[in-house]
Amino acid sequence: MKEKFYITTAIYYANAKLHIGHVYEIVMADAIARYKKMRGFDVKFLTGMDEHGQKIEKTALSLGISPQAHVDEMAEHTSSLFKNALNIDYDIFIRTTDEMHKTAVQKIFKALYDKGELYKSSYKGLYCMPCESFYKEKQLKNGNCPECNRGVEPIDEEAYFFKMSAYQDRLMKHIEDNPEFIQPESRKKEMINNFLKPGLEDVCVSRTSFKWGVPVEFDQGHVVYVWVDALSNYITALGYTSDNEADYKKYWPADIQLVGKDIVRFHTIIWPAILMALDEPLPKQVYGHGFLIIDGLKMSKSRGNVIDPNVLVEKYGTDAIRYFLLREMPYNGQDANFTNEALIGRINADLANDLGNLLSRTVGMIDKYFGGKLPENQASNEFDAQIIKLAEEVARKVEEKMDAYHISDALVEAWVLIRRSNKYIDETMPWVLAKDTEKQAELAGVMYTLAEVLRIIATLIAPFMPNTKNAIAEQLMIDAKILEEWENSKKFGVLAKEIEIKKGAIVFPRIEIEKEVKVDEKEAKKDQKKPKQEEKTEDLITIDDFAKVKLKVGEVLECEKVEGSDKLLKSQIKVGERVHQIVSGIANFYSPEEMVGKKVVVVTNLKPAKLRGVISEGMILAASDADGNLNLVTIDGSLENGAEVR
RNA sequence: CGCGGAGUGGAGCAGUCUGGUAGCUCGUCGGGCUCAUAACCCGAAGGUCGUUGGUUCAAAUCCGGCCUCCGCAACCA
Repeated sequence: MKEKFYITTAIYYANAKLHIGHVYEIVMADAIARYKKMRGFDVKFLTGMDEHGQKIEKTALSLGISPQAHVDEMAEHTSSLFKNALNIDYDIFIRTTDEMHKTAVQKIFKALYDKGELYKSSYKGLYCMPCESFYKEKQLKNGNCPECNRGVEPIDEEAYFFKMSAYQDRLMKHIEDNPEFIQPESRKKEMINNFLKPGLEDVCVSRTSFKWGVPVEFDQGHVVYVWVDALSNYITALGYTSDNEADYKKYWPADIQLVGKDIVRFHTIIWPAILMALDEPLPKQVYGHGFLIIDGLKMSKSRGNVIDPNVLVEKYGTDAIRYFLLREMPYNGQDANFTNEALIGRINADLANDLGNLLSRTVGMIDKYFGGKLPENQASNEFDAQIIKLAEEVARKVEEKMDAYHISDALVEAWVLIRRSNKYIDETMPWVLAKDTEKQAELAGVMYTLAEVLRIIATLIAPFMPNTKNAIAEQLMIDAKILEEWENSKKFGVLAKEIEIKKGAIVFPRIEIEKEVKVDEKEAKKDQKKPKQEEKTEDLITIDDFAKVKLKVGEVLECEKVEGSDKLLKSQIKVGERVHQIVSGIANFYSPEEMVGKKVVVVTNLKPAKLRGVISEGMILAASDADGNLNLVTIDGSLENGAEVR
């Protein structure tokens, strides 16, 4: 019987569309899944979407549609991106709004409750409305809020808690006994030092403040919170607690669960604790990968530096993008950089010059010298032994790296063979042999070796670039199935001697970097024009809307850094008769000293909020650009503080 | 002193666990070749491995101090 292999990605939050940084994980999972399938494993590959929560409820509301309609749209967009643009061959696409999942989550919640793992409690605390914060009795100052010194009111919000603290020792032991459980190493250290050692706290697993989620069956008004809802997708997708648990019994525990480094904690502490509570086995490994960053900055909507994977795929092709992501991201969990230059560099150097050109020149020569078909009469040459030996070594190394999930290293190994093959052509000089009628057998032998090596290469890169594997199969007129047998990559001489070829299109055309940059600039200009038009038509507000925001001139009396924060400054700003305390994230641009005496524009009727435990009663206006530079808005004249800005 | 990571030729990285002549890709320069996508192949220049002290016959590698950068946490009103 085939050995099973279960791999999962984190499920994607259905709040916004995915950017290129998000898709690394699914591409990596796909490469591993395809590799394991080629190795003969019975593979199950799960991905999907997390569709519950307050944020989604809110977003849908602001779009004027139902939460279900919103998540339906996102699920459609995401699954299409995976299937069409990225060629992801997943087995299951779970959605947390699936009936099967919801039913299972209710059963899991109930089971935890029946086992005594949950208890109903409350945020017993004293709540300060303006600060939106809970405090304990002893934190209060003179019976008032320690931050703003205003009155607090007792709050008793009901919620279920999971006794995670009880699993501290078992978790620690499991992590120590299973060094592979958390990977890479640095993440493991982080978890132990930051969370396990200081001690685990019980986590809240139900909410009453929003409705968009799985209802708790036995307690009206409660909705299952993300920990139990989202995390359990990995087992509900296999039918856990359903009428048919065959897949669950077969595939669980997962062999590897891929997650972003930001959610390693949930997957290596909360999730295992829940599984322990359910008496179910733990996943064999959780791997936390790094992010794709742009010019050293994390990709985010607010920075406006997100890149749509659809656009890249349209421009450069699926396999080029897959290759870039897999090649650039290191195993040790560090971030990788995305720049257009790096992407084009990879495409030109590795894909066009090395791989594409190798195929093109080989096929070209078979066509030119033999009319597209090699004769059976072939002779070997002195260089054959070397390259055949190397091919065997490379296949073994790629396998070794893939078994350890070192994807980028596996690609590096494969390219050793590709480069060596180009050198082989220079060594054997087929164009010289072609001129000598006596050397036709030797020439045919060189061509056969090249075709065979290309066949091996196609197999080695098949998990990463399935389309390219097919393109090679087509041009060398090989049954693609032969290229899907991993074992064939370790053999030389699989193809029959009389190889016939069919010249095809160039697989990876070179990209002229200067032209490309010009095109990008043109598009950037177009993009600049567009938003302005949109502002005129769509984003108009009435004068009444504007009047709601009270803007006034304020003078900075005092200013100091907020303790323990890098970016925050706390300013006392005189606006007319009142002094507002305002916290702003401008410490990287202004020193407290230079702030004092500045006249700034302040939003005075903003709801107070607490930043880093410090109350902020308003907002200082500032302008910032895409590079992260920031300038305060000041007054061009001598108006007194308190003057209204209109 | 919250936790973690990084600092290696112009750029991006490997090597550090298991000390022993510093390696890869891109770029630059020179040469070769012409089957090929101005691609391919060969060669060269370029690094006192952040800094400082220690251990050692020997340190990029082990140990201590310091500096810089990044991420997490917190937070960006």
